[in-house]
Amino acid sequence: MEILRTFLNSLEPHHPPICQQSWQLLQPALREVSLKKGDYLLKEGQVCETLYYVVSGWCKSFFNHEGILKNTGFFFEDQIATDLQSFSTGSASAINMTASVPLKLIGIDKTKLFEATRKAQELETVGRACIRRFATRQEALTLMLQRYDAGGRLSYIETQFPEIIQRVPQTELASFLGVTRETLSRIRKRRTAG
Amino acid sequence: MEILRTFLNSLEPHHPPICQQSWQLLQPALREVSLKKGDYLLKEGQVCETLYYVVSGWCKSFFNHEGILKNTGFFFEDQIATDLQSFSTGSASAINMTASVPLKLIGIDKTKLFEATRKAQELETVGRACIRRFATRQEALTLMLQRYDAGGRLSYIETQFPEIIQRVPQTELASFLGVTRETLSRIRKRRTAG
DNA sequence: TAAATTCTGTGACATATGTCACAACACAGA
DNA sequence: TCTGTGTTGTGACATATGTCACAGAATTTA
Repeated sequence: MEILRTFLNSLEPHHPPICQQSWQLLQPALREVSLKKGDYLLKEGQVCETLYYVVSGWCKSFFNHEGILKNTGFFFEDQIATDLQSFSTGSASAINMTASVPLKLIGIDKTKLFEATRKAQELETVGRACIRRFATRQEALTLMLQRYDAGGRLSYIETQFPEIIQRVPQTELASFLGVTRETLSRIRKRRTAG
Repeated sequence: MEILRTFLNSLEPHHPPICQQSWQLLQPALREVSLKKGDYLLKEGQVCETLYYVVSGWCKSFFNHEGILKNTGFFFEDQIATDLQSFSTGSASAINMTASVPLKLIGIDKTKLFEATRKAQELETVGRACIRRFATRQEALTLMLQRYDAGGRLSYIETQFPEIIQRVPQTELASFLGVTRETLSRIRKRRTAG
């Protein structure tokens, strides 16, 4: 749990850390979760009611379109994993999230988080910062999808999100980049050649 | 101006309309703008400080990547046009916006809007609803980009955003869908044949 | 350890798309 | 009207990608 506190304090480095009282108020919203590979954090159609902080391992988000699975994101240690669209509007989620390896999380319950923020103003600041951190990352990835072709996307990921390259299998990465694994393999080959 | 008031009242149909006092407070934030074809509402690198309400005509957003222009959105009458990422975070905008035809807008200045919302709570509700309306539309389009290929995108636009089909030239639409105009032409041809 | 599964690279081939060129058409301005 | 500009459709060709098949490497499981 202490690792989450460190993370939350790091979100707004120029603000004083969360006081003991606020931290106590937050406790009811927190829940430790352990999942094994393949387990679901969130299923398409459900409403996302939780922010997940990744303690160890990693997970992915994806949707199922006519039987074809397409990855939309990867989430590693010290990151927030959620479906922000569903979480913030209460709409049905368009994506699934599953553990790609054995996964430890701290779940932050939406309703209980809001109860806590009503009693402690600083938690609202932290909560917003948390969501902003997540949204900024996602928006960068969305912009990447619009701006680059598969090769450009790979270069971008390599420089901006090297952890994805290091930890995600080629097959999964290819799905994320929007090409088949064979094409990703050819792109790599082409680059080392030219 | 009255058309903007009607629009704002329509955002939350179950809430009472904006009272005369709030409306008066909002006035300093509003500015009528007339642009001719090709004029810029926003340039890449600038910070977006304005929400634009489209009164008549339409405009597009696009970015310039290595000389190639790529459309990212179209905005018609009774819609909000802005770069929400830049507007809400104060970061440099990644996109441009230009008038595609002679264009009449009502600009809503960010700073003055926030001044007004501090004095009138109901304006904050309306402001948020305004931004939510915009964000929902944009997210639907982003999801479409991830989910469908060019043909699927065209079908989606035809059913969900028919106004784009009716008013946007093929060349501009192709750029938005992420293909060349020739490919878009072939997709159409293929469909009528098969 | 051995077997099974998954991941990765590769080749062959069909399809899809981009690029280039040209022509018909619509439209606005002189 | 005439001209210039921009839009759209189309064909030819090169390139890129998807699909299918196979094989070796790496990993997992019994």
